[in-house]
Amino acid sequence: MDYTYDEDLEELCPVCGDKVSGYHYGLLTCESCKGFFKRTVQNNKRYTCTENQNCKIDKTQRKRCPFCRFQKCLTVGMRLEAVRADRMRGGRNKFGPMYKRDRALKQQKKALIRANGFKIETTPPMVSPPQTDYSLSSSIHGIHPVSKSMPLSTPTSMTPTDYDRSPYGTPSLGMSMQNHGPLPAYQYTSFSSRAIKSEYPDHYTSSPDSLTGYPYPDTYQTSSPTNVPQLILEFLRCDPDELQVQSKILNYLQQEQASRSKHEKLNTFGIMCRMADQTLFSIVEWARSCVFFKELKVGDQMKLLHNCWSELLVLDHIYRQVLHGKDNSLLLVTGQEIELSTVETQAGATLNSLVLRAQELVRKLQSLQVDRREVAFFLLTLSVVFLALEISVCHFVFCFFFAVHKITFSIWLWRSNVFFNKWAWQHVDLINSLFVHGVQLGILGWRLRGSI
DNA sequence: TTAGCCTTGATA
DNA sequence: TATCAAGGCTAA
Repeated sequence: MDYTYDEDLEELCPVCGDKVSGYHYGLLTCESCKGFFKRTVQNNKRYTCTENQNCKIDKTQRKRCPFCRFQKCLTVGMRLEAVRADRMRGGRNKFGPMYKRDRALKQQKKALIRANGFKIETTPPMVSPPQTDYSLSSSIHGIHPVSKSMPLSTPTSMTPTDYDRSPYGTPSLGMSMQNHGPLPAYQYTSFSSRAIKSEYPDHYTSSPDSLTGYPYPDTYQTSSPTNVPQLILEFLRCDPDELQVQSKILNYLQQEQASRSKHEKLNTFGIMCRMADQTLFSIVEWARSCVFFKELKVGDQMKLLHNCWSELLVLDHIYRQVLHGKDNSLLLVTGQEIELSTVETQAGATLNSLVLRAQELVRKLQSLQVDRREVAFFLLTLSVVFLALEISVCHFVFCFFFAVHKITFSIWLWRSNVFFNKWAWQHVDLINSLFVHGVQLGILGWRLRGSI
């Protein structure tokens, strides 16, 4: 029943932050947002916003602006097509398997957290300056927008007037919650949901005000090489939709901060840890959608994730900075930019040290001008070697990611090796075949050894 | 109009 | 047969 949903998951409605009552129209929401979404779609309601179409939607203010509430419903992923045109009651819809997978994923995340004790938000910085003001606004005053490519009407972007209401900061502190636009290399967006045609008119999603109507380039634009193997493309397509990830994490952090009293507000370190926490969740989702990985048994997936979640987290951060391309600031997973000087002065010694070390790796990768296809190709080729040699599957990602500084040299070698470079791209079929067989052999060998 | 509770009915 | 995500009902 809706009312007996596993409360242990401690889920909050992604629209308003109220307690969820179950899966409704594509995702876990509260009962009121479920009803609101249903009424809006069934009755073909049209709302208008008296403000700037970016009203804050939370449990107490969700009634104020139905326009922004509905926009947020769409933004977080509620599905128009799940509302039945024939109003037939009962039964299950085509999202059943999706809900099941989502449940499994959430359980997996929980298990992952339990297994690793991944509660870094509770870990205080070793040497951190005492914080007397715990408000985020005072902690991260170096954050500011870095792009205006995001449509201003999207609910995830906020105008300066909204900063006043935002628990994240105030204009006087220079804090902006305006999202960074989609990064060039993150534009491989599958948007599988859009392939499902709604039973209702598509005017909601086709509206320029709708985030889901935001145009995404469907091509990957970089320089050579030109003949990209299908496998690489498939691997790249597994990338999550950056905007959705940004929006999701941003919403979570906003609600998290809003739910705290003035004296309980998270400081910079706490926020960063929460951010990392949420990033990890998105990484788990990414891994589960990756080619080959999703074919593995859940138990095998768990083993892999248990062994390399930290490396993936580090690489995720590093790669974002490579794309960001600025030495004096960081691009956060929320799309915000934060000055390094701010991190240095306010984030504490531990976090600052980690950031500086990561920046070193960023600079090395930047100097090589590594293309994403090259990284993916290199990763896949490496995996053949590791797996075929029966090196634990659990550690091949570890070996790759955690030795980035050594790998930069390898990539340089690889790129400068004319023979390999040309040969590789001319024999993609053979490499694909080698990879597939390598994966199969590796997993088979690993299982035979009784590792699983 | 909202939101909490109830009924329905396909699916596992 | 139990589950649970749809739609329906109705007090506030």
